[in-house]
Amino acid sequence: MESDKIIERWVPQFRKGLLEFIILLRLQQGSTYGYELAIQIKDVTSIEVAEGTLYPLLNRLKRDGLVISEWQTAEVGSPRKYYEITHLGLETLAKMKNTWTKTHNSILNMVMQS
Amino acid sequence: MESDKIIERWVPQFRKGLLEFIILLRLQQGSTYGYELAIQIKDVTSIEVAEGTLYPLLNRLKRDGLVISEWQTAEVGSPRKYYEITHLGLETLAKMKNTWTKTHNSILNMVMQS
DNA sequence: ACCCAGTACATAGCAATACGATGTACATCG
DNA sequence: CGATGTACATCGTATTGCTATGTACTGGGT
Repeated sequence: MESDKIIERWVPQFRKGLLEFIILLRLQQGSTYGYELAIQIKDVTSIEVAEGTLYPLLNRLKRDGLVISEWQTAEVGSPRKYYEITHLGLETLAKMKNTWTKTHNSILNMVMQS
Repeated sequence: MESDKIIERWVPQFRKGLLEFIILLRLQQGSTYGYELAIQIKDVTSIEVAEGTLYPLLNRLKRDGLVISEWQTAEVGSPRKYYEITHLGLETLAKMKNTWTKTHNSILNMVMQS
């Protein structure tokens, strides 16, 4: 198999858990709703989050108490479900940052050695 | 739920795909065998790779042609299966490095903004 | 002689998650 | 009035990390 196809299959695996981290990072800066979240993540990280990934993920975050949600309606447009990060979410995010930093340093070491 | 338990469940997901990357990085420095690989990864990255994770993973890498393996027997001790990275493995590793670097920069940006 | 720990590889089954496909509903623009 | 965009949602599949378990050999302690 060629390496491009291998990477294509690898990337989704590489993203597992990462999206949660990225979403919490974004929510730390303020509330937003799913559809906009996907656009912003793509703008900042070039990662295209599929809707079938995003909405279940937000529900998991809510189920675990890392975020809370609230419907907001306007005169025009579909109603939006805004998500806000909780105290538990911030606490968890801090630990994720820690894990990420440690892992990055480890990998950097291995890249250096090569 | 408390954040420690959330992290505990998150870490395995976070590792998905990463181990492949880490193993290829290590193999880039020279051939080695499974058991030693686990020890070295733990030494360098503090990541404890379960055997039930490592051996299937090495078989996947072999199946995809990223590594090749060879049994080596000695007068004493169990026979060891040595793994060597292939050209395709190196090519794939380069792309993984690229993905990793891009993602790290994106995340760094989000951390900065907060 | 016996037991325990270490070395070394392997598989089966479970749980979690990213993604494609599909669906709903409303708005807008040509 | 059809196509595109906004906005949320669910289902099924594939992949993968992990626990548990198994096999087999080695060496040290008692």
